[in-house]
Amino acid sequence: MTPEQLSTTVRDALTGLVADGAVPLDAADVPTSVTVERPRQKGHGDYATNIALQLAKKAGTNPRALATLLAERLEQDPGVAAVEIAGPGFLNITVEAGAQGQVAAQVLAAGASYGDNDAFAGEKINVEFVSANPTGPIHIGGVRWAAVGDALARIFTAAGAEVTREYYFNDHGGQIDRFSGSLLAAVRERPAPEDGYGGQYIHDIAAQVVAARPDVTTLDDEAAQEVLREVGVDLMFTQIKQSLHDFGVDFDVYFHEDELHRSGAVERAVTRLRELGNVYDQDGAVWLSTGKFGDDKDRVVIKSDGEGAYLSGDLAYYLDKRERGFDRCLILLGADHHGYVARMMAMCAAFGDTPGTNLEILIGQMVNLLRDGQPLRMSKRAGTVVTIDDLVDAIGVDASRYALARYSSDSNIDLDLDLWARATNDNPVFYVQYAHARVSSILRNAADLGLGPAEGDAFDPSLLAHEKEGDLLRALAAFPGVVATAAELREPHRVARYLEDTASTYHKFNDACRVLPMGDEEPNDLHRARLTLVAATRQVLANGLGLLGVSAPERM
RNA sequence: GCGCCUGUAGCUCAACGGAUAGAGCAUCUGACUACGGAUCAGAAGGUUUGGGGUUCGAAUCCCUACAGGCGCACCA
Repeated sequence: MTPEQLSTTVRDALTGLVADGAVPLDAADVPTSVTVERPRQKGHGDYATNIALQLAKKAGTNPRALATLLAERLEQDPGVAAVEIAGPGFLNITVEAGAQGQVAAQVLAAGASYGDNDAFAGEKINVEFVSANPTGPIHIGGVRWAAVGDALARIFTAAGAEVTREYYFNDHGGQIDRFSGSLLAAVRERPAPEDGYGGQYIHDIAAQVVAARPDVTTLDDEAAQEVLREVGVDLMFTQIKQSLHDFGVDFDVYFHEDELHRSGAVERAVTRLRELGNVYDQDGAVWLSTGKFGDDKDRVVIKSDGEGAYLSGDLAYYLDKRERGFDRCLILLGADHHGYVARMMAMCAAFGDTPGTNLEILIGQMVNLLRDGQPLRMSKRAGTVVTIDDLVDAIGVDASRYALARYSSDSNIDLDLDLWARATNDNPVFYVQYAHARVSSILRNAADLGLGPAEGDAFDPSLLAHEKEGDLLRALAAFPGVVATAAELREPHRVARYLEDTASTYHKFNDACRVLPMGDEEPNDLHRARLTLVAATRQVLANGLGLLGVSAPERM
C-alpha cells in the first residue's frame, strides 16, 4: 500500500459517503486527489490525512464528525488496520503489515523504473540550461545549472515527460569579437585588450589555433582575428562540451545563436510580431512592445545600426522551440540574469502565448565556494575563475553534482570544498552512497550463502512487521510521490533530501533487524523477506541517485 | 530609488497552509568477538530577523521595518 493507493482508498470512501447521502456534498466537491502524508509524529499512525478538516465547512458539519464517518468506511478496507481521529479532525491511519510489506515486492517488480509516475505524461518539455557564453570555460555559476538542470530533466523524464536538453551558444555579437581580440593579443604577445578576456585558457586556445592554422602568425591582424574567431570559438565549444560530458551532462541540442541570424529566423520572428501589432519603429530602431505585457518598458529588438539586439535571438529561438512542438519551454538562469525575465515573459505574451506555461524561467541564486572557511575570491579579469573542471578536480563529479542539487535553487549557497571532498558522514553524498554500498554488501553476502530475495508466493510481506521495517517500507513507498513533487515544483533538491532520509531510515533498520542467518542458523522466511526489503532499498537508493546523476557504488 | 531571491538551533540547511518546526555537523553521554562503526541509541540546543494582519490552524499567504545576495543598456 503506497500513499497514492491509500489516497485513492480515502477518496473512494469519501465518494461512497457522498453517494449514500451521508454527507451533504456534491460529487464535484470531492478533490481529485486526497492529501495523504507521513506524520512527523510517532503515534499519529502510518499515514495521516487532513481531508475532514478541509471539507467540513463545505459539508456543513464539524471536522471530527466528518472524520468519524470516514473512519468507519476506511476501516472496512482490508489494507487498513486501524483509523484514529485525532486533534481537530485528522485521520490517523495504520496500514496492515501485509499490505505495507507488499511495497518491497512492487519495488523489485518495477526495478529501475520504480519511482516513475505519470505527473507529466505525454508532455513535451524543452529544458534549456547552462548556455554559457563560448568565450571561456564554464564557471561555478554555470555548474550549478548543469547539475540542477540535468537532474530536473531526469526527474521530468521519470514523471513521464518527453524531455529535450538544450544548450544555447551565444556565438553572435560583440563578446565574440572581444574573445577573438583577446586571442589575437595572445598570439601577438600583446597584453589583453581592456574589455577582453584574461586567463591562461586564452593562451591555451590561441596556441591550439596556431598549431592548427600556422598562417595566423603571418596574416594581418584583421585576417588573423577572423581565423582566431572561427577556429577559437569552435575549440571553445569542444572544450565546453567535453567538460559537460565529463560531468555527466550531455545535451540533445546545442543551438547556435549565430544560426538564427544567418538563417533569417530573426527576421521571420520580428515579422510575425509585427503582424501581431507588437513591434514598431522608432529612432531608427525596431522595438518590441514588452511594456504592455508587464515589462518595465519596451525593448529594442533591432538596433539602429541594423544589428539584432540580444533579445532578437531569443525571439527567434523561442519561436523555433515552439515550432519544434514544445508546449513547455523551460529556461534556467542565474540570479544575475533575473532582470531578463520580465521581457522574456512579455515576449512570450507578445507571440500570443501564455507566460508561465509555454515559457517558464527558473531563477537560481549564486554559489560561493569556501576553502578553509574562507570564501574563494574570483575575478574573470585576473583569470582566477573556478571552472567546472576545477570543481571536479577538487571534489569529484558525484560530490559536485550532489552538492549543487541538494539545496533549493532559491537559496544562495556556500559550498565548503573541504567538506565535500571528505569521505566522512558529514558529507551527505557519502552518507547516501555508503548506505547503498552497505546494502550491496549484504546482498553479496547473501548470494555467497546461496540466498536471494524472496519472490512471488515465497515472499510473505506480513513478516515485515517490525517497527523499523515499517519505517523503511513507508520510506520506499514515498519515493514515487517525491519524484512527482520534485517535478511539479521543479525542485530536484527534494530527491536528495529524500535519499538522506531514506539512507538514515535504512541504517536504523540495519541496526535493529538482522537480515542474514547467523552462524549455522537455517535460513527462514523472515531472512528471505528481509532480503527482499534490502534489495528494494538498494533499488530505490540507486534510482534516486540516478535522478541526480550521481553514481550508486556497490563498494567504496 | 525600483525589482527579484533569502533571513529557521553555535554552523550548513529541510519543512508543496497542518498536530510537539526537523536533519547533518559541532558539544556532551553511551553501543563494536557477527550482515561495511563511513553506523546506531540518547542528551542539550529555537520568540522561525522585528512588528502588524488573513483563518479552525502561519516558518509558509498579505502589509511593513531591518539585514544580506543579485539585478535594473540600442552589452551579450
